[in-house]
Amino acid sequence: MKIDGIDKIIIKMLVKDARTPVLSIAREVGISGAAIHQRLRKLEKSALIDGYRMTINPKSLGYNTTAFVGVFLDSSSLYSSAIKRLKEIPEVVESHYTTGNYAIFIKILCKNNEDLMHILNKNIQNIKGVSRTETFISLDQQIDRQISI
Amino acid sequence: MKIDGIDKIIIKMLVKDARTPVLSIAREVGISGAAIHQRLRKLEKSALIDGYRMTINPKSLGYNTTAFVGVFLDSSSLYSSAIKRLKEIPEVVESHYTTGNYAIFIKILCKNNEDLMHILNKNIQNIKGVSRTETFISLDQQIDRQISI
DNA sequence: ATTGAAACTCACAAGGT
DNA sequence: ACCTTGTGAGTTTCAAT
Repeated sequence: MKIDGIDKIIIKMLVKDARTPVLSIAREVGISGAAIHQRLRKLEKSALIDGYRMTINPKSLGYNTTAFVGVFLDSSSLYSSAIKRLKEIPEVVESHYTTGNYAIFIKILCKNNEDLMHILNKNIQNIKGVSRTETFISLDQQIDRQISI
Repeated sequence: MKIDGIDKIIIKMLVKDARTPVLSIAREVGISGAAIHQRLRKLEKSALIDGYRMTINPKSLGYNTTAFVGVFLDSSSLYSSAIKRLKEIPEVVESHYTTGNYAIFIKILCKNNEDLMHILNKNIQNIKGVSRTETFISLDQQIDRQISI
């Protein structure tokens, strides 16, 4: 899969705004909309494009607290059952099986510290095999981006 | 800002595919395209919708390794200069100022372990004020989603 | 808040180089 | 393999309800 300058413009414009019309891109590049359309189909088939998503602003829903939680498991054999339970907690937006001290490392979005405490104590600590957790609260996020092309 | 069932369908369809035509949504809910269009404009103005983004598949570019790195800073006064340097490293896709042991907590996407080592040793450890780092490599990601509406 | 119609813009299949 | 044309489909505005 080789990507030329035109493809890069297509990708750059759609990463910024996924609803940009193909013809706007066409005008920018200087070729027809159909040509852009064809290139886009090829990029989509090539698996380079994962999809187009609307992103919701969590703050507008009152979700003002981001936290990372390292989860200790009694036994790694409990991993898949723990994941199943974590999927049922909507505030858990990412989960990773990581090297290092923790068995599972998760990212949580919640409304405030009280809400976070509730999720930790009632939802996560109750999961079978979870012995202990360590929490890092994000006070400020300065970088949030995709890998560059 | 109040959100009814129709808004939820609009949001749900666009979260899944941001390029879904307004008329497809209109057919799904059974009202006119103009009505959907008007609701969408209102949702966009309300800040609930953050934007529409194309997502790139990092694996298709050879980025197969995700890691979290806790960064220790000599002094918290070096925070903003360190962030400035971190922004120059394209592999750093997230940065947080966190409570707990670390001053800065970052997420890195890189091609392989050798690449990761290079970024840690040459790029991050070289930043003024960075004394030490702790790295967690993600071996498996099971959850990756947005906050639900 | 929703509609239908008008004017405009776009997407995509078919065909040309 | 890459491009343009043509046309059916989609978007957007607006007066009316």
